[in-house]
Amino acid sequence: MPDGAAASRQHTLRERNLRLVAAAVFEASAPPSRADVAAATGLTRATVSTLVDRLVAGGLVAELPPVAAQKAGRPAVPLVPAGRSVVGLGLEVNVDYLGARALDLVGDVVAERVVTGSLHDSDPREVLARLRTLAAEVVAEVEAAGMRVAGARLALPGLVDVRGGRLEVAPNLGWSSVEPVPELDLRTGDGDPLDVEVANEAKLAALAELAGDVPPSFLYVSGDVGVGAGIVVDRHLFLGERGWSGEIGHVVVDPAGPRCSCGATGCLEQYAGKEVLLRGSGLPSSAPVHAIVDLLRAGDDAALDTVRRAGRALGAALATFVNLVDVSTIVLGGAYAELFGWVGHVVGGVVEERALAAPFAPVDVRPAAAGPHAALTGGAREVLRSVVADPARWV
Amino acid sequence: MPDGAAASRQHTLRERNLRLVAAAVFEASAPPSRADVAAATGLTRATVSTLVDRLVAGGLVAELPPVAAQKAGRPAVPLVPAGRSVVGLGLEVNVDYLGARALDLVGDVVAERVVTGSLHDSDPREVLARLRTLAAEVVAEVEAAGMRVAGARLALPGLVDVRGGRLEVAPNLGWSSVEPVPELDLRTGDGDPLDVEVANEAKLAALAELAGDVPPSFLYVSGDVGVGAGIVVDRHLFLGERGWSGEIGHVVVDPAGPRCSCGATGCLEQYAGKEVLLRGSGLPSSAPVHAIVDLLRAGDDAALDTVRRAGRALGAALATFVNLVDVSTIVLGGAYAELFGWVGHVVGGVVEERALAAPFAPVDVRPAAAGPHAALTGGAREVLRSVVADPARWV
DNA sequence: CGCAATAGTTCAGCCGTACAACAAAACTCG
DNA sequence: CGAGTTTTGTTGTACGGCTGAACTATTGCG
Repeated sequence: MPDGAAASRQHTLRERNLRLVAAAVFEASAPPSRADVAAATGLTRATVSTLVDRLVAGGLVAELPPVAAQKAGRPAVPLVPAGRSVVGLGLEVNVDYLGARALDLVGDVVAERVVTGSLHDSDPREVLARLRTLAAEVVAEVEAAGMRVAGARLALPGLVDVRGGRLEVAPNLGWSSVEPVPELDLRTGDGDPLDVEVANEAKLAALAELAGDVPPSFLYVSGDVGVGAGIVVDRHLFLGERGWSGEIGHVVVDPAGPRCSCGATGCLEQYAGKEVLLRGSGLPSSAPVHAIVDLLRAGDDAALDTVRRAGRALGAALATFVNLVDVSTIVLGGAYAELFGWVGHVVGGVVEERALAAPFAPVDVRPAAAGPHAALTGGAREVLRSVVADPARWV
Repeated sequence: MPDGAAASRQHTLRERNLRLVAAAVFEASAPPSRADVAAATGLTRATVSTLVDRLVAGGLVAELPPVAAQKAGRPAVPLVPAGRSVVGLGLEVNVDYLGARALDLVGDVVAERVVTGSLHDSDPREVLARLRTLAAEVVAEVEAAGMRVAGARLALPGLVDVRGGRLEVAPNLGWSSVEPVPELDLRTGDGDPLDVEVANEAKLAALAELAGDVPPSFLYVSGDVGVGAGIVVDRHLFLGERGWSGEIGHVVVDPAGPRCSCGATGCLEQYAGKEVLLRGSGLPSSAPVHAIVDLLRAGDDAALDTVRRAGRALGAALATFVNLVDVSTIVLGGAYAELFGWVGHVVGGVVEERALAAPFAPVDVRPAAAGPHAALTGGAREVLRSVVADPARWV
């Protein structure tokens, strides 16, 4: 509770209730009226009115034209999240692309730039300069349309210290000890510096799932070149002390297994990493995941064996994960989402067998629902979540 | 944020500031004056005064006689947690003992009953009835001395669903599907039901460490018949969805290892469980841990081998744990605390080798500081923490 | 067309904190 | 040793924010 650490004054009351009202509007299943919000929050209609007016003036909430319900009484004014007003910016540097995506409070993509191309062993300076150009274009486009950019989140495939915003190491990019925020130096049209935070790619991708129909707590596994995971608890990321939670790629599946680049033997990555999947299926390591799917559809034995082996290893590692953090939903993302038809039941079976809690509460294993470049969406959503969580800063 | 989910009124302000003031008094390194509290919290001296008066009236805070500092000005009245006023009750049923311990806000043990004896394959009804007697004696003793019992926490060595307060299974007790709270039916002297919550033994023992000099986030491993762990983040337990986090005992260390009672092979418990340690050292499984220490001191080869093997397995499992939840401190409790001189460096070495983050932030492995029956202390402390976290309920 | 019902607004009242002035009890220094 | 200084804790007034009740606005219904 970092929240309770400050003295509460009258002003604090207002901030908290503003947050409460914003949450009521944003999380409602149908557009609520001021009266509905009052009922939902326990505040009086008088108070809700003044708070809603503030949110409307600040561009976070919009009023729809009053529509007469089928019952007696003055027609209600439905309240909805305001689109095209405030946007969050998701940024990402990954092994084979680079991108920026702006989302508004409705969840619509308002502007986007994605450039593909291998960034294996690339120069951080040069790549971040390219990303800055992309991001600046998106910011300019958004501001030209009269919207405000609330902040940005940068997703990177490596160990990111969230407190210092420092990338310690990203083996697949060949980067180490990079401080991307000053390098990017993003600014709004007015020249004000834009708030940018850095996080691991898998963790931001996990947040993208919250847009869909997913329980409040789950484990997200992103199968890419590396294997990373994000732990979501009550719709919030569980980052650990420095943001290095979820490093599942080097969980030892079998000490007698193949040697890994990390020095140990039998790491999960040596069974379920993208390169291993491709090579095991007889494909070049630069091939897309879809190539494996084609082989699987054709009944290719090597591909089927490799994927099954990966599924068993992944299941074993996830069972350990479930035993240690107790979650009942696992979302398979990245390459595993595409391969879900072949790995899903294998993973589910192993987890069911090995998770101690399984007899009392079965573990649900499902494919990711978010579209491509999920970390871009997750990053942008995270910015917007912080806006809704503290509306007082934006009105 | 379960806290922000309710409407904030004037009354809420007072509750929050009361909590803030209580925290300032309880967490200060030296007894603070009202003026110190004002400076620390950002509230005015006027407000702090009325809040402190309330805490004093409620028996949570006490005033020491004003002592003249070495500097000019009216001497300050030092504020301290009030002893012998409100107590928390820790309860525990474990494999070889049964106990109840009452702690006051100063941290003193005010009353205690511990009965030893094997509870292997015992009858829950009968054992809980015995615990009720013990607890009732402690409550009576405490109330006779004019103190109030704020609540109780019951520690059990098994899978406890914290939401329903239901013990799903405790293999070493031979218990399953037990609802201990109605069975205990604890009451105050006035006949009011006492608030009792149930939790896993290792998790409450972890909380006992908070009394000492330990960082806000750490992993606690309790080596007993089973091997359990508690995850503490920012001085709070991370329980997982149902309270089943930290089940490290069945992390697979080596798929080619010995078969475990859970059905899998090579579980940590088969390397580092108390029975395995005893048998490996050539002792009967009913022997105390101290017997192993005697053998180790004497340089017994079988014992040294067994303990080293256990240390390596424990280190491997903990490295996985650290990779998944990112903590930089590991506290070894239970049997491992006694054996720390022999396992500590082995565990530390393996963790350092396998934890991905170790090069950037070394992992500190240390023995537990809390005394015997740590779960009793941890449970009682947890009750008191809830009192300080919501003082409005107790004034 | 009048009445009931519901949404949203206005205004006095209350509560808790801030601010400033004040009282209490020490130290200091001529 | 006593007046000025300094710090603590208290008292009283002002102000902001929520509540509750009364009020207006707008619809459906008989």
